[in-house]
Amino acid sequence: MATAASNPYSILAPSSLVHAEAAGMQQGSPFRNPQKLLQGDYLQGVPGNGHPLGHHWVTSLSEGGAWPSPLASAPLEQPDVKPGREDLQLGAIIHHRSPHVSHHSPHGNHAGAWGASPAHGASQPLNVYSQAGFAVGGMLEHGGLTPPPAAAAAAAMHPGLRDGAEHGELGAHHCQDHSDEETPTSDELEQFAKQFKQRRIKLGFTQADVGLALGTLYGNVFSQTTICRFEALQLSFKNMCKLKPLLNKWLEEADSSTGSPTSIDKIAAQGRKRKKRTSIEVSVKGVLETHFLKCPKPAAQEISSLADSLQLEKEVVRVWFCNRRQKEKRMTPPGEQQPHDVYAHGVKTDTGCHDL
DNA sequence: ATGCATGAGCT
DNA sequence: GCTCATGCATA
Repeated sequence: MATAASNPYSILAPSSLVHAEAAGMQQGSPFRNPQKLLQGDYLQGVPGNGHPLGHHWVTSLSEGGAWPSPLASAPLEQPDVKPGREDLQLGAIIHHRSPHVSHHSPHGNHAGAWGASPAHGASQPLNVYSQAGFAVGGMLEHGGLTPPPAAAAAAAMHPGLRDGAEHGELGAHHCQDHSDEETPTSDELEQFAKQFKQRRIKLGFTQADVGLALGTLYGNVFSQTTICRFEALQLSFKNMCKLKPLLNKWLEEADSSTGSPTSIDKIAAQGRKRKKRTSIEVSVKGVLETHFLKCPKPAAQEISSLADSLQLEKEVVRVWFCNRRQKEKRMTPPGEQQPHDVYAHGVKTDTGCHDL
């Protein structure tokens, strides 16, 4: 029955070296730091780190939790300050304006849109998402590293098509610098994600290609998963904001160098001593779901007993809850993508859901 | 496209 | 132990 429970840590094929960390660390370490800056300590005081490639993406998003709940949509956010922005010296076609800092918050509450609390049903009907992404007609799908002739032609013919939708952020400067530097609104992100996907497909690149390219171009590798989630708006608002500039640059790169070797390299895959993915049965999932609705944050003891009754490892259950919570915080407003039942888990009963 | 998992950083 | 960003493995 318990698939993974039977084989706790089935070793994967040892044929490949287990130097998985190598690839992950080379880009993981230097880029792990900025994360904290985003979360708590903004480097507002930092004059400007002269790191070789240690560009900081200060997407100053200051939400207490994840979404600004209607209860506590605190306007306590810090001023959107971008010290030096992400001045990448990738010798690409970066056109940035004066990197001066401006203390002004354009939006009262940037992440407000995502604050669609399922409890209140205040989910503002955003646009439809990736489901319509294939409207462009996926004719070129060859996972190619080199742009196919068709794609190249298509790309070459629309040098100015990139403003097809509405992102006057590349060249427009109606305001001061109200563009990718500033915290985009949910709508902007939505727009961008959609546009990005379309262009990406037209250019004949797969999500994996993009992720790889980001690595070779900017030193930040991303997986297909992440690109996918970006396009589908399945990342947190903050995360979306962080990735947007990079993807935007990639778009420009791919756009300009249509036909030129986009310097895409293949980095060797790596073997990882990863625990085999536990496959939780649907029935068990149902139980977990039920518990989650009652108490999204069960105590350790609860997890233990739950795991015990479900014949699962405690860790598995714990992780399940973590992931479940994370899923709740995704950008995709509930009800838009998956018309599932409107389960109303009212306010965060984070401190009162124990019936043991 | 997603489910389960890892790991850094924070509390 | 949690959150959050991210990805391997898989449906």
